[in-house]
Amino acid sequence: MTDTTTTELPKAYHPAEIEAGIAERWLASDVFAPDGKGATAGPDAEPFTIIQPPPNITGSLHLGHAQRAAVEDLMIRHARMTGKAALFLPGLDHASIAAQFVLDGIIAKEGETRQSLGRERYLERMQEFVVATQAVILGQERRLGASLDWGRLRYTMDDGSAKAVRTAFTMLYERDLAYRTEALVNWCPGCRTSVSDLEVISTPETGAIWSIRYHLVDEATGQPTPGETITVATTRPETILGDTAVAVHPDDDRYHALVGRRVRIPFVERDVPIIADEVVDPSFGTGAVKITPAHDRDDYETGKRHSLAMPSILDDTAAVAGTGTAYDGLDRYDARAAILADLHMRGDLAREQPHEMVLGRCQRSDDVIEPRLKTQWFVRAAPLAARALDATRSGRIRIVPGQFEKTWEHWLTTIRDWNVSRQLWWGHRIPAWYCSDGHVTVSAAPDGPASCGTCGRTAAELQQDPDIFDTWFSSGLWPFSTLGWPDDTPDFRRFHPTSVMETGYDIIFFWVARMVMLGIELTGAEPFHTIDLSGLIRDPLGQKMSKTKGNVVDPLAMMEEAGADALRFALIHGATPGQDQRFGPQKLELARNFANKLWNAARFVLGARPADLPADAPRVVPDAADLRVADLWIRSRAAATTDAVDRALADYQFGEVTRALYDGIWSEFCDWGIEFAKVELADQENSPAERAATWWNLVDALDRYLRLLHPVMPFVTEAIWDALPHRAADPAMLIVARWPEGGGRDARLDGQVGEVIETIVAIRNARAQADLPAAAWLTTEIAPPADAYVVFAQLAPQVGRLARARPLTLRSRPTDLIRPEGALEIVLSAGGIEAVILPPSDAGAGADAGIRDRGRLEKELGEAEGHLAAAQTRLANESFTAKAPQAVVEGARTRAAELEEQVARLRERLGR
RNA sequence: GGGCGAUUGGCUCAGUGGUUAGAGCACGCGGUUCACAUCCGCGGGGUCACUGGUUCGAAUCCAGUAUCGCCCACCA
Repeated sequence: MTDTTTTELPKAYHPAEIEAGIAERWLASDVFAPDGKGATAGPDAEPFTIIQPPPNITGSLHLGHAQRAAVEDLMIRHARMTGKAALFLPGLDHASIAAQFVLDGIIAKEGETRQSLGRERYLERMQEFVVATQAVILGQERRLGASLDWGRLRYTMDDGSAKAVRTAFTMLYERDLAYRTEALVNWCPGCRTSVSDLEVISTPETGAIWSIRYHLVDEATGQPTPGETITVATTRPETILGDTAVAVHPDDDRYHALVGRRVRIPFVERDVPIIADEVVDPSFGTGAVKITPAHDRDDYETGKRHSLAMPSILDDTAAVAGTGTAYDGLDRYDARAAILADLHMRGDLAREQPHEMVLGRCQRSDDVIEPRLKTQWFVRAAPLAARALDATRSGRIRIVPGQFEKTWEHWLTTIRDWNVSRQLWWGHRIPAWYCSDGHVTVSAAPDGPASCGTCGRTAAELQQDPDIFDTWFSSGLWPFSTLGWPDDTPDFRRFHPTSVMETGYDIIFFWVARMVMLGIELTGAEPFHTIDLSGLIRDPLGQKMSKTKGNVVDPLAMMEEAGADALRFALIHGATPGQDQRFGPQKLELARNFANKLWNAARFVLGARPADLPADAPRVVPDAADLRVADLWIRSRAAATTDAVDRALADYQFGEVTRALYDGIWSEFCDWGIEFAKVELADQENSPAERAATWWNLVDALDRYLRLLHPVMPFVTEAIWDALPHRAADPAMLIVARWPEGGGRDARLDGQVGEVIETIVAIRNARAQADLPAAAWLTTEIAPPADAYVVFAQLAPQVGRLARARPLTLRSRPTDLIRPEGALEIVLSAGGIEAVILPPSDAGAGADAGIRDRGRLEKELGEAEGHLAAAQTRLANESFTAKAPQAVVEGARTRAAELEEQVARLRERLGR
């Protein structure tokens, strides 16, 4: 398998083509599965599992999904390369209510509705719809290079999930953590279902508040008294029809005498009591509140406290119903208008004022949510939340970044019971059956219970609950249902609890908290040890991307244009944990350019193979004795990048990973490493063995960078790596190659070569400032620092070429430099380096150059003096020298001494 | 009403106590050197939102203010 030869790369970098070819190779070799035929991790390898949010099956992926996949795939590829049994399980979510909302829209165009099709045909349509969309989604994930184990593809509506849902619910029911009761729920009249508290979006709106006079009842006659009224304030006059009391505050003197009296509710002509309750704020409105227990959360509580009747006055479509008034059948808003008009006619509408308020709207349909009394299934939240909180407080689950722990705490400590039943069709049926006596039988059996658990009536006499589960109930089981739970499968045993759950912070409550709560309760273990929360992708203006705004960009188009690698890099590069990022074409361009740069660097390395190196020469570790100082520096910097990448990965700082790689590969390896190596490879004074060593060293460095970059840009790195000569122990593909070892950096050498680089930059700078011809070779003398003289001497050919400084002479001391009239002077603070550059005599620029050079030196002197003054002030401060760490003080002293030296020399040069 | 986050060069963003605050883009100047013009070289550009505090030392920690954004929230 091992291929020691070098292959040529095509001159131009065409990402789309390269990526298609590589994807094919990966899929064919089955390397994505931790136990596939191409996997390198043995059966005893440490398992590592990433939990990704299964995308909704309703549509195609957007940039947010692409970012999820990029980050998750980065982690999983890294884990795979470190020898772990890395499982990245693909999946899809049936997205119950979201899917129905989409499908309802589609069939509406055909003139159909849910009701007109009927449950059976509607579900058939849904099935057709999701089959089509799932192909699109999975194709997009593949295109992105997500190394998902396709053989384990799961779906929240598959048989395994169905079994998990039934079992989970049965367990909760048996533990009294799921119960059925009549309670006030959030009703969406558009979706015709209840929704959870999370699906109600608080929306500030300007509405109106009306003051309405209710007439007190004369207890003697039993008739309302025309002159005696109490005025209540309401924003929803239509709910008058459901009023069963008027409440005032017990300490409110204005109404004290009225408590216990009765008022007549108009239209329904019902007499209801005036009650005293602490819930009333005497300073708001009139201080008297109408109580509608069946259609308001506060009133419901008040109603329970006072044992009030709770008549419902709205039907499933939020039309008035069952009041026995003329308003029955009217939509709630039409009824409101009619009632207001009628109240006005009766003279009982006291006033109307604009009013700022917060309305609950349906997350899906935007309809105003109506609180209604319904018999529903609930999951008891408090005990589950307590265990979830314990998991994070004890550190068994870590939330990254930590700032989200507060959010987590707050939500879980104020959580209310979760309404899990939905009056929808697309989803898992609630496994509860009722007999004619109303006994409830909950069963996890695929075909339901054999008989009523209470009275023994046969299955045929039982009726299954028509409702389905909230879609998040099945997603909440995802980490373990996908591994085989409730069965004790090999996957479940091996991969659960999983490792890292990664998602956007927007579904921390919907999904993450539910997984933790249900996971701990049902499996006895936290479903993952780390919650990694990413920020959201926004458009270049900082707006959320949405179809209605029309600012959604198709990831596929971006990948076609710039490559999946570029898209991945761009998405990861801009990511700071938990922070949103604006995403625009510039970021993609940066990433595409980087891929192109790497491609060309690789082309250079491959093409630079010494001609006298036999084509079949095995890849060797270059003999240290044959390595030049430039080679050692390249090696040291690659090691430094490795350490930086490792640190960033350990901290989930993925943006840092790409920054370290971008700088390491571009600014160090390409800008200096390759340029240095070119000189060594061309130097005929180097022996063939030395030139070979330099080349093998370049290959080593490139190989290392490719490994480090592979999790971010898998395709281009795989393609280049394939063209490199491999080591004997290497596998056939980079995706399963070993992650580089850390360590090996030579800080002293880095410092000295750093001074060489500074000198080259300074010479280029002086040349440019003096407006000397870019192509001219300049006679130059350098006086390097004494301790770096050897390194300067070894890199002198590089300095000569990169600074176009030839002939180049090194002097031991600055005083040894020969300074002809009109020469450019360089005085660096670092290491006391000085250099003298002789402008070309034929350029005729000598005099001019000297003047410009003087300007540059003046400016440098000014800067140096400023820094020196600051350094001296710091050192003159006794508490600084006494209290600051010794190393810091030493550093400041050295710095001051260097600056002092530089200032003195600059002054001398300038004749001051 | 509560909570969280942001505020750093023209733009987009890094940088969680220590020399001279960085990057990409944009901008100016110069480049047909055999990896790359999707490139190379050089440069200009920032009182790190404001005020106060802690500290020998603050973009960084604390308090407050302002602006923007997000999340949570049953005052009719």
